[in-house]
Amino acid sequence: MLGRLEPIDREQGAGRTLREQLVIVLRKAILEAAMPPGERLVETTLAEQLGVSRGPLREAIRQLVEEGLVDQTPFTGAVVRSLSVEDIQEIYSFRTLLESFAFKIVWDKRTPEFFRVLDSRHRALAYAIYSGDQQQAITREMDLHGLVYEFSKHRSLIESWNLLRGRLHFYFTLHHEAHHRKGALPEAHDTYVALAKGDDLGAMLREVEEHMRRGLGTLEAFVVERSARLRGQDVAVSSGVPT
Amino acid sequence: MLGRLEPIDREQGAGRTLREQLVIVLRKAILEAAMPPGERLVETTLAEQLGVSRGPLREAIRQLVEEGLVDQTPFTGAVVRSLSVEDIQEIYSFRTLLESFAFKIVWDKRTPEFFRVLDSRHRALAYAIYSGDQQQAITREMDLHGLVYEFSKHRSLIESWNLLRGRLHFYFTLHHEAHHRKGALPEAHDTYVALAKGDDLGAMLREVEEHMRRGLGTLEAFVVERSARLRGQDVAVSSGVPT
DNA sequence: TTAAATTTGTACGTATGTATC
DNA sequence: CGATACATACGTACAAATTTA
Repeated sequence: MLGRLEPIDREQGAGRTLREQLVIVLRKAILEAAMPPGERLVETTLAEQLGVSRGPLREAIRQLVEEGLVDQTPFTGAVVRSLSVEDIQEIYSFRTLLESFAFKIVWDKRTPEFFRVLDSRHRALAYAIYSGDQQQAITREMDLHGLVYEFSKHRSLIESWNLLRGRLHFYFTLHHEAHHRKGALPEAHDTYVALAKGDDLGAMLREVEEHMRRGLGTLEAFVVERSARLRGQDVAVSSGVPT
Repeated sequence: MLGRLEPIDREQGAGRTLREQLVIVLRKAILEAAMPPGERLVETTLAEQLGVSRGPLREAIRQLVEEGLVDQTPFTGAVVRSLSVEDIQEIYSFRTLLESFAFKIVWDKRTPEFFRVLDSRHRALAYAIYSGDQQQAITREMDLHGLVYEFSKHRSLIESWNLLRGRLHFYFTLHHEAHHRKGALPEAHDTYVALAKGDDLGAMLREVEEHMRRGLGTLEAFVVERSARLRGQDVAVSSGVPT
């Protein structure tokens, strides 16, 4: 399962430190489920596979722990984080809070640039969905929602969003992968974008709530079903001792 | 200015990794202004002073960067972060948002345990203020406000609070240090605690807003005054080129 | 351009804690 | 409970890359 990780191309990482390149590669592998939840990140083997020394790799793993994508226990190791329904609910309730806050901050400061980029990202998302590239579509959706955070210029808010963003991407990927179908409907964000360009902040905030409620419902059902499935496997494999 | 940092006592760090101990020591040094804003964290020097190797130290510094206490630029170095009015405003607006959210989550789930710990931390804060230990008082105040986050059991919320908490402590310290006087009034949290124990969520939320508004006002005035003072020094020391 | 200072990365050895038999 | 295997955690020394003066 780890075989898919190719050695780092040092020429390409222009300007970036090796740690940064490693974070990007590993994050991608986790978010796109090349390294599924539960998989261990063994420093020595990973370092060899990626063609790097353990120092920068350790620092990259630490960063993924901070981002909530990896669980780590001292002296035992690091594993890709597992899923839970509580996580999903948390993430969505928090995301609703943050995105509403961001819109309130940005609303009266929206510039022509804001509208331009909004349309641009909306089109990019539509195109990604149309062309069937799941990972691209997820990234584009995150980019679209990320716009309001970026324009808020609010450092703490942006940091918190970046944390959520990674975990969201993570869940989206697993969900799409499980269903082997085009994820979002092409028109799912039409209302969102239309209201973001409009003049009714209240309507926008209600749309954010509604948008999140829909997203939560879909993911929740998936995670419940998925963990039931995995529990079944566990029992089959384990010694039969009830947990 | 760095001379105050003493070598790590490895016996005392029972159970913790060296990286964790380093984070604690460095964070304390920054929060208590033993290492003031602008001071460089030179890896080799620091490692020698603390009696550790560069590996764990580098990882500790990275974590402080994540916490927003240190600024880092690749290949140039890390410095203790500087102050800005925008930061203060951001932090307080965000803190109001988060703490209100936390109270909404917790409100109907408040247990006798919650009330017990609330009183206990309130008393601890009062005692710290009474005994005149500034750092202790700041820590206790953070602990008191932290309670509602802890009881929310909301992982993302707690993480975001922890980020804010460090930065707040940072500003409080500089403020207190500058004024050489007992920081908070002993009774400043009486209303907060009373309402947190009461039955009126609306009143609690209004108190949170009001509490934050007061805190913001005080700190804002201080930072404005302080940066004006430092700018004066800069000009006196620099070559006279206007910035 | 060179040179100095510092960060970043590599390599290898040792110690320590965890897990498993 | 003890012994052992394993991976992490930490130390040291040196080389390479980058910024700054």
